[in-house]
Amino acid sequence: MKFSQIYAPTLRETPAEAEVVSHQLMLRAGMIRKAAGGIYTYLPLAWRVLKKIEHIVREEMDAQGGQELLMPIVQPAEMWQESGRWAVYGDEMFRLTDRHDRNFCLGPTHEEMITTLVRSDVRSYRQLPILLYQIQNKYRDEIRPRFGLMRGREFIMKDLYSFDKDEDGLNISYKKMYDAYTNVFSRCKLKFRPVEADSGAIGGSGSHEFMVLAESGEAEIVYCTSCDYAANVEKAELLPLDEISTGEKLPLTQVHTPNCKSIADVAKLLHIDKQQTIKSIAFETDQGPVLALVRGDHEVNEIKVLNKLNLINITMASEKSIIDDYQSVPGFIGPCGLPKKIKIIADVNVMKMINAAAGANIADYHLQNVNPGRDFAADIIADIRLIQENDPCPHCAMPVKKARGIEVGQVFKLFTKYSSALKATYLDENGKEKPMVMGCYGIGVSRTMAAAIEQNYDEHGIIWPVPIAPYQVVVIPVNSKDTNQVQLAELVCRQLNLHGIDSVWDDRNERAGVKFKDADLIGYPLKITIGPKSISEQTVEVKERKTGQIHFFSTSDYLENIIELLQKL
RNA sequence: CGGGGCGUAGCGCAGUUUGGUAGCGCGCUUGGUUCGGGACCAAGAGGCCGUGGGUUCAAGUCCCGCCGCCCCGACCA
Repeated sequence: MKFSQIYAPTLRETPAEAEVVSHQLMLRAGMIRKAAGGIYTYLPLAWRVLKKIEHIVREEMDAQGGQELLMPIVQPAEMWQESGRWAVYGDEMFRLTDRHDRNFCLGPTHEEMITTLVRSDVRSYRQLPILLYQIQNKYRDEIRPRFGLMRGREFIMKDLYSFDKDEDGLNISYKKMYDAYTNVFSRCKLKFRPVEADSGAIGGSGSHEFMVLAESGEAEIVYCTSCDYAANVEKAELLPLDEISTGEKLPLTQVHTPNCKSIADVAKLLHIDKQQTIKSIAFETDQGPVLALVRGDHEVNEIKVLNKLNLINITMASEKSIIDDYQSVPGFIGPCGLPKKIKIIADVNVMKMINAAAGANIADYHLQNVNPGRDFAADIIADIRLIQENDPCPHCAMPVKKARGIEVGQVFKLFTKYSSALKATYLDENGKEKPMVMGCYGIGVSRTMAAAIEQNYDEHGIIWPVPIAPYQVVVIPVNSKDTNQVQLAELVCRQLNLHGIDSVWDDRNERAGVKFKDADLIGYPLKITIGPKSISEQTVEVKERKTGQIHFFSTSDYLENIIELLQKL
């Protein structure tokens, strides 16, 4: 392939709209162009990468017994109304009406579509399990699309849905997908980590997210340095800590603490450690006001509070709510003497504190010698704190570390949430009707492409991992006026392609520097330079994009050497 | 939706304070010289200054409305 024939308009300067590296580099490398906010055209180079990722995904899905199908993007409202999600999904769903005023949406996901399909055709346990998947555009009208392909409104997704007769079957399907995902991201040569994830309102035991490790990742994860535990911080459970305070419970006293609105201020003024204070965070929820208590040196994990209380919505309480509902004062909230309607959820470690300091619910006052149980009662005592670096691993108690990641996949046990709602049932061995037990497993394909760049780039451009590079090799004749060089470059390129190595040669009448810069920007794993020496000494110069390492191979045996190099990379 | 910023040539930007003939760099076209890390010289093409209204002799610039984009937050693959 001649580079001049590829529609890859590279840019010397970074368009102002791009913030994150993957977005900047894909625009500059002529891979994507924006059509609207969060909606992009994939130009040929990007499309080649996407097809390679999809190919790996397909092979791994098929290897686990998955069958590919294609479902509509435009979905009728009825099935969403039946599952109850037409109302729940809210503004994030792209909705449209046809000429007869019938309601449709652009599919954000396909549980409804696949479940109504399977329910109409599957009757018997003998037909299960079934693993069906699709790769296609999905749509979410994100409040704020950003980061280029990382959070678009239209994106390419692989979703596989499993249907089993019971939970044992689901566990097997789940394991298959977990393994398949591990294979997919390994084959893409990405540094990633499967982490335990929150399974949200659906509950149940199982969900893992697959995180591509990158500084720019939106998700925070913790992992153990001595065992293989890893989790999203939202999910990470915590062992109760040792008691830190001992001694006799002293009488409750009120202290003047003007302008001390933070834990740090209070601790400083009272000459105590942050560990001896109680942090009170006020929330508004669909079940009314909830006060969450953690030790002063800890943070509240909102997701845990949400799950422990079976809530749907939780937000920080407004100042108005703190005054009206809590009858308190922002900055001076505490658990003592609140109105009865305030539900108190306390972290396990708070209940072990003795003679702590907490807000007095009066402006510029705190309470000292607060003793949980004596001075306030918690409605719920649970693990609600956010894990911190060096907290003990919940599996082996060794200190955990933190990292950032980009969520590129999630495996999820749905159980019978959708099969019950949509009546996808089968007859078991005893002729009894039961709902199918489902799982869903997604991979953000277009996001994976972006994540690969976030993890592999330098100041010159992209550094593609070999398996997903748009082309593995670029061949550059240094002097485009030198017919010998040009002819050799074309020959080398043809040879490589004949041996299954995706290659281009840069036939443009440009100075060498321009061609080198574009090659680095686009990020071919290998660059072959054809210069004067290639002609006089019959050698080619091969440079590894990632390391900059240079090899010289003879024109007689470069093929074997390049094949070997590509396998090593 | 709340907070902040921006819409001027394909891209990056200046010009707006103080209204008076629309500019710079890169890219693009043509010719010449160059040719191993984004060359040089010369000559060109290219803009309803996001959009609608208003003020004015005169609006890129002042006023009002609308649209779009980017960043921070709630949401998420």
